[in-house]
Amino acid sequence: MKVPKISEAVVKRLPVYLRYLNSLKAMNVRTVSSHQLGEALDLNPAQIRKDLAYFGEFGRKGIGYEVNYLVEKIKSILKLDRQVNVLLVGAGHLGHAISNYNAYLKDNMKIISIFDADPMKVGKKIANLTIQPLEELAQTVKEKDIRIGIIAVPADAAQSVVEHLVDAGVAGILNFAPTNLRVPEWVRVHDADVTMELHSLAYYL
Amino acid sequence: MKVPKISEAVVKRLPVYLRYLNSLKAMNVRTVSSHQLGEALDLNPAQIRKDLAYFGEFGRKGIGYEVNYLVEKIKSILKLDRQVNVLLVGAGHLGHAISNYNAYLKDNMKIISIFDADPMKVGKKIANLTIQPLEELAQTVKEKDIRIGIIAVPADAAQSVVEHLVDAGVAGILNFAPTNLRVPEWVRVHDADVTMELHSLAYYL
DNA sequence: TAGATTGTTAATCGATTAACAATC
DNA sequence: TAGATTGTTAATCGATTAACAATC
Repeated sequence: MKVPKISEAVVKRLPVYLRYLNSLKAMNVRTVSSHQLGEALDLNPAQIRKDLAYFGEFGRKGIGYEVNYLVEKIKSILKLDRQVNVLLVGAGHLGHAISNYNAYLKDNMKIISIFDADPMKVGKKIANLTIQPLEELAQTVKEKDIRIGIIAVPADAAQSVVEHLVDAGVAGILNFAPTNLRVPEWVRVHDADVTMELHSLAYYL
Repeated sequence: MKVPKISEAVVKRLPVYLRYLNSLKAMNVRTVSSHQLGEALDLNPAQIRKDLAYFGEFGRKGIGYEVNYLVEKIKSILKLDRQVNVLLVGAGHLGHAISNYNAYLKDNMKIISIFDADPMKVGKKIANLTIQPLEELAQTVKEKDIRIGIIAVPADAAQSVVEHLVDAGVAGILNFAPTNLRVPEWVRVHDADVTMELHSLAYYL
């Protein structure tokens, strides 16, 4: 699989394809065309073909794409063909909600540790995981081969948590805190601040 | 304020500017230059100036932008200078977490109603709001002038909730359900599926 | 005045879409 | 064979960045 510099926009669409293809798979659909995908996902069929073609020739001319095969290919592109371990920092309301996402993540991705700075919370269990103190973060990341961290702490604690995560060697961060994180350029951050989404939605009213 | 067709990318950055400007305001910073903003937010200063210039001349040559003034201007562009009422559908873990976001939303945006399809949950309170049955949704939207709906229900219930919301006249939807929603073209949907974000993050490992 | 910084135009860069030969 | 659909090139469209006159 060659990598001719894939744009962020393409990478963001791959999970959308995967999600829909999984639903087709569940419905025992054998093949699907770029036109059908475009119709269902509100995307241009040429764009879908081009996105997929960056990674290989997955379709058959005159036929379309074999659903099961394409699912496996996209999983492998997203590195979801191997185990991806995730940790969560912040055991508040949001952290509690996120810790229940394992059912949806499936596909070899799993939240396997939860941390909180509050000594009152340490030792308690949520979603079958025992809340650990931040001091144990670095060691746990190493021992359990954790690659992604989710930040669900207040804004004023977020940057310090990021530094823990970066030092521990995490490569990707999903940030729910309403603040701009500073990270070295080899760490990838995706922002998921709910207030941000609602504020931009307000523009279109 | 003229509207020369503002791109989605610009609209997504406005709340980022607002968030940072609010933090400057809290620190009693008077003025800020596009260069300083770019430095803090990891954006090109020319882009920031251009984004703001779509909506008016908010800065002063040789000086920069007056923080308090720019905050008010961006609020007004995002229509956060008037009351924006929001409802939430889904009182599960995620709904519970989201219902606590009112503190962050401030700026005239507020979640004022919560709905759930489960009769066992109806009548219970979360975050000071009483959970209502879906049957009351349409009437509540009208009575309370609700403009935005947040969907925090399972994927298989999401499309039916969307139709309730669209029929009721909601203009914007923030969708946490892991599914592609179908809406008429005058309704705006922002997707916020956590699994999607984590899956795209995995690509960069 | 000299230095700083905006608003804006022009240049560049990148992403989306159309078109079509190849082929199932 | 005729119709359908891919992979890919070329054309279009749009967004970002550089540059600079205006001006505080």
